[in-house]
Amino acid sequence: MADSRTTRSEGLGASSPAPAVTRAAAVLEALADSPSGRLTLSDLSRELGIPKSSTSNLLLALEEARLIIRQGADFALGRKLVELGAAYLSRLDEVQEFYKYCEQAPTLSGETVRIAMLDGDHVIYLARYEGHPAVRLTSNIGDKMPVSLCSVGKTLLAQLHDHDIEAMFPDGMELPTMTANSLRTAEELKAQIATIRKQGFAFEDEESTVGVVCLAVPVPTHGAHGPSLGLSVTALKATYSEEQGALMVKELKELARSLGNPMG
Amino acid sequence: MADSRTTRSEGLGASSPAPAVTRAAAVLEALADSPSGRLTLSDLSRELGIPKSSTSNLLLALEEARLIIRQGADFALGRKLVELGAAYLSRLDEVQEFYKYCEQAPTLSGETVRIAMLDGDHVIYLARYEGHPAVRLTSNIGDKMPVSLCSVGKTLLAQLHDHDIEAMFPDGMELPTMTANSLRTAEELKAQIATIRKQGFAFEDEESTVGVVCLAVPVPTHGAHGPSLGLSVTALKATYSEEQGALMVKELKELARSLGNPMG
DNA sequence: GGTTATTGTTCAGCAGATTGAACAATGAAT
DNA sequence: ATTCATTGTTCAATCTGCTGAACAATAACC
Repeated sequence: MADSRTTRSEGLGASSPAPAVTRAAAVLEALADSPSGRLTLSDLSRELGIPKSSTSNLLLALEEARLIIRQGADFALGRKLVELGAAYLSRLDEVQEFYKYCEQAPTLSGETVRIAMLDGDHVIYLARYEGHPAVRLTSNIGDKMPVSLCSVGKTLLAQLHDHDIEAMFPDGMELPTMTANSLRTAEELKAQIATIRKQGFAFEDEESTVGVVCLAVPVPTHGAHGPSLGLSVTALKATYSEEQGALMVKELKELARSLGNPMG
Repeated sequence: MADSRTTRSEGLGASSPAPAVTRAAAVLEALADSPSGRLTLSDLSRELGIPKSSTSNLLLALEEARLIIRQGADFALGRKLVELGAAYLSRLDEVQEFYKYCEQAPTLSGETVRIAMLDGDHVIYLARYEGHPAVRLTSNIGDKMPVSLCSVGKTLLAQLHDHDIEAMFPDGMELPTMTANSLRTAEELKAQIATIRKQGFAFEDEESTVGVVCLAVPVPTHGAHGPSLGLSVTALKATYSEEQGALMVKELKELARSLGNPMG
């Protein structure tokens, strides 16, 4: 939780074409990363290394834009961010298609399916289809998850070049863990990636949550740009069978293929 | 669609404590409002009245912060906004409680329930519980809706002071419509608000979608600040009955009360 | 209550971001 | 091909937003 602090620490040193904007973005990020989600002017000034008077100006401007709000003495993220985030998602054609496909897929339509996107060494969940009301995930849209801890993360990693993976996970690096089954070292992760590349899909066996298994496939990126997306199904280990898994992978792959092709 | 143009038009004239930030926010908003979600540097420069060279600087800084991304020639909202929006929602304790309550409520647990927030003359949907997989709303989290067109919007309006309502909807004002049942004038809206205040809940009869009815209640705002929230249930008119409606209103009110009390 | 350590605000001077005109690079039209 | 229109980039001069020290206003402490 507190380890990603160094990432932001300075970084503002490098001159920006519009420093005020870069700093404002840092403010938003600091608020998002803060455990309580609320920071005072002084907190922000101290943490980001920005003079108080400047911080005050930034906060005033951000507040006027409703990107943040005052709550008594301290500041928190504003509701406009929900709007902007939603605007982003609504433009992502893949999300619309994702819902439609899930609803009419023979096996998937009864499961919990998610579409996620790579964001550095984390994965962000963009949308969730729930075909099985009994099993409900605690995770929400927009949540972040370390790549090494979920099957989607690993499929997305598997699509990167080896030197990128090496840069993110140098040998000997310890990984964050959540259960006894979680991968522990960079070496284990790379071994799994090799398997995923061979199989074309990832399987996760109680690595993030006890009692839960996961299957995931990558969405082939059409063209150069565009985010790398992945699909996953989550199922209870108790009711999971290999045959069912094979069916789900087949449907996931079909959906992934259709998402990859610009024209459905 | 194109009528809200004037709102943003200048507005930047008023001096800001950090103009670059205010302009950057305007850029994000312009991208969110744009039908295609993609605008070029020149588009933005023209629309916002910012010199091209300055716009270029803003875009570079925003891109570096990953609040926007380049897509060939033009720019679009970035995925970081999803993250920030999610961070906002995750701090909203009400959303967590909302899910929990819906799951174990006798009647609501089988329906589609949503929690929404007032944002000017629109309503933003923050979370959606779906107990009935057969009926799936096309609306997504973060979507916006004119207040006058949905029951949640009207309950939230009903909580405002009369002079605020008068300012937003002066007599004679025409309202946006979506079906034959949609309210058409400010007078009709105010009459409904009076009814809602008496009843304590709002009923919507195919005013936004044919074949769909809605019930909504406001969440009492505890203390001075904090957003005004509302809850709604959506049901098919075909299967809707008054008795069922009464049950749902009862449960909605209970949930609203518990959300209103800081300590559950 | 008096002291100390905070907090957020104010303001004048300087560092520096902003600007517009001129530039090159692309694409549309003749 | 040649022109025309438009795009995004470059750069030096200027205007202005940023800064830090001093301020007032709380809050925490003994």
